[in-house]
Amino acid sequence: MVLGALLVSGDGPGRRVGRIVELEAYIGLEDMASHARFGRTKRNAVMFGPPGVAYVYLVYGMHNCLNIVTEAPGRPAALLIRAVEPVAGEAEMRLARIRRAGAHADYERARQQIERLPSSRLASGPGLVCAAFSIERGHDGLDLCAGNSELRLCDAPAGDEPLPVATGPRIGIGFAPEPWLSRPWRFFVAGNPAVSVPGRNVAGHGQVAE
DNA sequence: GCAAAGATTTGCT
DNA sequence: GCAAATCTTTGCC
Repeated sequence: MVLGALLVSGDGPGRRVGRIVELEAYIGLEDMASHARFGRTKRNAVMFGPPGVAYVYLVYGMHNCLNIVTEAPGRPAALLIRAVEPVAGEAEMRLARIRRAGAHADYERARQQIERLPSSRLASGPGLVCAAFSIERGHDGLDLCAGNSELRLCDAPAGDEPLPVATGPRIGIGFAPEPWLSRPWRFFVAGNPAVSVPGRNVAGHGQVAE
């Protein structure tokens, strides 16, 4: 179970930790919404490799997205991390967001805007997760399960309450034909404020999953 | 070798 | 609610 797991970046004072509260699954060559739909290419090569590895790519020419490879080698599948709820290192996340925004837009304006953000909005979108955790394409292929990785995953602490998991159709894949367009392969913690896409973060239209 | 579109975010009308 | 920003990857000539 990856939903509820912790994403950890760095060590010591600059350590950033977030709980994964929103995910999307992209599974197999036949999933017409997945980057794997064209077969193995230079970009998606790590999706065809061993599980537990990071797949990082650039979308729309400006935003990075983080995925976790999930299936055995030869079967391309990954989970897109769409949103994370900050647990530790909020200040560092804000700095990372400001650094990244400053490179593209007016620095002072971006700084003030990000300073005002509630912590639940620091990583509430696939591009924002990477901005807050300083994830770039150089992290493509990184082993997320190795304890000494710069970026790694940890299981949710034992004893935590079970999360109210809801499902729905994936976001931003309007180019894909049915049935892929409507597959309920988006998983999120119902009602959690860090979930992206305001208005679609409540249970009701989808079923409660495992 | 060139044209088109994309697993997004933000700001303005 | 709509369009811009921005550049890599894919697809076709």
